[in-house]
Amino acid sequence: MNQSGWKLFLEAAELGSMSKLALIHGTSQPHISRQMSALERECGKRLFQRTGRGIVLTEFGQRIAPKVRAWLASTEFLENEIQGIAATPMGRVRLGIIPSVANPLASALLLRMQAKCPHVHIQIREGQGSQLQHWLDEGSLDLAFLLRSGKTGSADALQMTETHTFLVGAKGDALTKKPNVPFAKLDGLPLVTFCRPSEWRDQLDQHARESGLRLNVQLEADSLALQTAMVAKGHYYALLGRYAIANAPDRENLQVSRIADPAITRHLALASSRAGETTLAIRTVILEARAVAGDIANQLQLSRNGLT
Amino acid sequence: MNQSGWKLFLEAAELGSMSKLALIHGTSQPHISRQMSALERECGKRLFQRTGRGIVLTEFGQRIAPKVRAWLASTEFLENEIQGIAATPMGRVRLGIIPSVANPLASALLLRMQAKCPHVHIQIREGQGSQLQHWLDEGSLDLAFLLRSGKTGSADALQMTETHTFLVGAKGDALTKKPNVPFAKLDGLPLVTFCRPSEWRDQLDQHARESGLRLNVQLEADSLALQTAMVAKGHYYALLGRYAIANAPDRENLQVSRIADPAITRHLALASSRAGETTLAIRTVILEARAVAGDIANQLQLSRNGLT
DNA sequence: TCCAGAAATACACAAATGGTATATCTGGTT
DNA sequence: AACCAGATATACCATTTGTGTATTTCTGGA
Repeated sequence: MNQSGWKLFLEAAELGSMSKLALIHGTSQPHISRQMSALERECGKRLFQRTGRGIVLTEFGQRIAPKVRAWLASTEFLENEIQGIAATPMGRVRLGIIPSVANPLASALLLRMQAKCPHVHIQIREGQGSQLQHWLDEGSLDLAFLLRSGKTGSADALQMTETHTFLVGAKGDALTKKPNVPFAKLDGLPLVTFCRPSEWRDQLDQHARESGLRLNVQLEADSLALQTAMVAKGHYYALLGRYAIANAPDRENLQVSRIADPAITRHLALASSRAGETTLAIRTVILEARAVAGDIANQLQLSRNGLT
Repeated sequence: MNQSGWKLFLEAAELGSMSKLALIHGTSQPHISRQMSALERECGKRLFQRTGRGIVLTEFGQRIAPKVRAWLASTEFLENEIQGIAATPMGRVRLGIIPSVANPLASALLLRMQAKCPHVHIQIREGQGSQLQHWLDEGSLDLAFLLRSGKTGSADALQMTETHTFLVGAKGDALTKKPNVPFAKLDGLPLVTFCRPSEWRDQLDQHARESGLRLNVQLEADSLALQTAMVAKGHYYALLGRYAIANAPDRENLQVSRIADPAITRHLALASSRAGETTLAIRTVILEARAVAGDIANQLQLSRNGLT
């Protein structure tokens, strides 16, 4: 059952002329003639009666024409349906997130994707930035939310909201009472930070070197809960971004002050794996994640105003 | 939408292997591979995920497979339907008959064809044998029932029931009282026959020449009713076959006697036009006409027994 | 009988098809 | 970690199929 041939058959039947049909289609008359002959050979019966002034359907042609018309319609419907399904995002997307952005971002993104693209299965994996980067390179993640330094603008990542860094102290602490604290004040301050290897740690050290001061890291812990708990007890200071502070389990016992002179900024980036193809589902998640990240950033802006 | 390609797609999906499918179909593995690639190119999306041990459907493939299956089924159904319609006799059949066989043959044939093949339109044209033969040669008739001499066995006609010739006289006539009458008795007898040109007339003359006697044709009339009317009044004798006698309007006033020494026979023949194609409808009519003619001949056999 | 319009055929060339040989890829194994 | 067996993809070539141009044949009307 050759689709185009039968389409021509119907048109020729309506037109009553093969030559005219050839003109309309910008092809040659023998082409149409041969197509129709081929159909007739398949059926084993004449479809058209050739008169000296064109063609008319034989009784056989008249009887099958409506059936062919219906079949063609169903065929074209299927084609559209397949195109529609093909254009629908679907499949698996493996998304990595750092713990600090997990709660607001992941849940919002999942809800949004579920509503818009139920055929996309999102797998979320949580890890520290360096770990996520490793998984991306390895190909076991498609996308990852990372916090990156403001300086490096790599091509494989989409830069999103920028975030400042805050010095976090216990409630009532003198150093973090004001909205801002100069970077120089960090000199010798007992700090709790994330473990190495970490781009973030490297970045902090870099800043310290440039400002000629010493970072006194007394505790390394990848657990945000542990960091904030220790800070709340008044033993240490932590260096965290908005997302982490918003997620801190004991936020009410903390006091934050934005680091200035120089301000230390990072930005939320959505990095994609260079391995594997970028499916429509992945592209859709990127778009949605971007929108969600924007929303979250706005909300944080508001809550931060309330916090400080 | 290439039918065979999608068929292979479904089979490959079930089988989980292109190589095995190639073996089953007696083709090469690259062929199957290319077919599937072509489908994927059309869709703009992967249908299969290639694992090291074969193939599995992607989510996209899984979603379209049932739709493709349904479409293929409808396509194959249409193919069968078309074949069925093509195998159904239909169209126009132009059938010529001589007046003597018109009534029993034509009506029976029409009824039979209408019951069996409602899509065949039969057009019946009545005429004398020579006229029908002319129309056949001209191509304005497809088939014709003719009475032909027993000697000429032409290829373009199907010989059916054989029929003797009877001398027809008025009721109570002496010559036709016995069941048989020798051909020699026709010498000088006042006859009414059909007009020339007529194969039948030629045949009669030929017989007369061979037997050394003279046919005294006093009246030529192509009307069977007129012939029998004149015979019934006792003025003439007619030379008719079974069919004509059975159809004679005033049969009860007639008396017939079979001509013998030599018996003059003709046979009912179904001649077909050499011009134009022999359609399925025509072939069907030939089969049915043959059956009908057989039935009619049997009935005449019975009625003749009652008549003589 | 001829003529104009239309479809069928002949032929040449382009494009697609399908096969063979080979390369590449994947998953399990050593 | 490297290798191997099984499986799919690609390169290349012979063949087939499709398409256009030119020509012939056919049909219906004048």
